[in-house]
Amino acid sequence: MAYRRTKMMEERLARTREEIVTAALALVASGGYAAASMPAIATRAEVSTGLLYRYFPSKADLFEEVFRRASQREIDACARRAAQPGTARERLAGVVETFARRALKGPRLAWALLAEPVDPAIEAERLRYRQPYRDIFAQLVREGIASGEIAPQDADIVAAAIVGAIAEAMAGPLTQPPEASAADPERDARLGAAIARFCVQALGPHPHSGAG
Amino acid sequence: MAYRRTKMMEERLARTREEIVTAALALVASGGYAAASMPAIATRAEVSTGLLYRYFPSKADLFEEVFRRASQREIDACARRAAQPGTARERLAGVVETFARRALKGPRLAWALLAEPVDPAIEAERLRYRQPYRDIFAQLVREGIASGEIAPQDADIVAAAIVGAIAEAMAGPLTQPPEASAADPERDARLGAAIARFCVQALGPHPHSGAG
DNA sequence: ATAAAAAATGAAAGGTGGTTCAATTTTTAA
DNA sequence: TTAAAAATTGAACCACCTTTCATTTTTTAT
Repeated sequence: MAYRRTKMMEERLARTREEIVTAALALVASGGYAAASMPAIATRAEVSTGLLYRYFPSKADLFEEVFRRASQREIDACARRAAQPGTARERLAGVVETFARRALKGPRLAWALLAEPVDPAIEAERLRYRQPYRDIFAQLVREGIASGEIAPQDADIVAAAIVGAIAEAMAGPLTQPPEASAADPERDARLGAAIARFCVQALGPHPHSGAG
Repeated sequence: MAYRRTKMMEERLARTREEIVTAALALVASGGYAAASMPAIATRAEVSTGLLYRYFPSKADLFEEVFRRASQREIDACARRAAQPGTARERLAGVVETFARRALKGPRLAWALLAEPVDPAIEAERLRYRQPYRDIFAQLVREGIASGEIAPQDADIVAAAIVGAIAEAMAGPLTQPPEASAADPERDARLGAAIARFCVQALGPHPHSGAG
């Protein structure tokens, strides 16, 4: 016997794996999926193409991790906002604005995560990562219903609709060149506020108030 | 000189072109994009693969027509509904329900048109064909604002959000097997109504009524 | 040093599917 | 009937990408 895993080697493996994921993420963030072919990822990570497959069984598996990595911070931020004090409506509006604000700060990546055309195999992965957002919104809606500030309704349908509304309303602005944001610093805030208002109003009036 | 276009030949060409588009549409409607490769389309249309390129410069061009064809009936139906009498809110709700009802009747095709993962090049075409829906909704919102029944707001953002909300809320149900619809005949109507309510409420309360 | 085991390489294989084109068939006018 | 022009064929081409694998390099224990 002449080889056994040492702590040093374990760390090296972990580092290489990390570099692969980081390289893929960087490529997606700067040039979208088109720029993130396996050879390109390997080059950027300074490893051989073949090595990628020692760390990930397939490209889809690699991207599963890339998505998780990229999404986790965003989802965490949204979940944190959702957990702050306030009415369900206030918190929901806060989550929408949080999401929008952050997405507009890293538009290329946000576009890649939300809507950029990708391979069908990878699209499936991406769709899966919208679910956490749906969950956050569905939970808020349920809380609002339970507390009586939102009329009873199907929380899952509403949550899906909210996610779709955000994604589609932001898809346009996200693809615009960064100058658009610089030229009009108010634009991002206005867009976020408009979407937030849309989503909150969509929940309907407070059950105890009179109007519809 | 020994050949000139005759009326008969013109008609034959038109018929072949028509058969190609029809074949592509049928394949998408039954098996989605995966089933609609150029060779498969040619086989179904009973022509050679090469001939497709005498009628369409590229697959994207062919699909541009396929989309237009598939969307036109739907868009027309929505536009007709939008033109019916009633308040802007009533008509908007009517359009949403019209759209939802029709989509759920041909779920495979609707899914392909709305959300199915496709080649990036073709996705661009598909995105373009959401614009008419946005236009219909934006117009309704503007009319509502003009007539004073909807508070002033950015009609384009709202229209985009509405389209996104519909697409995402329906994406799930559209992919379910047809049995789901048969088992619960009310389901489609309920879903359509829920989405319609969501969208109308999202416009906010009537400016003259008191509540928010 | 040496040898076993694992890690890493990178060129080549394998797939897919859109696209092309030389050859063939069909159509029309003379 | 013949010949020019257009339509049609379908196999080959090509580009691109993921994935594999025989070979090389590195690492570890003796």
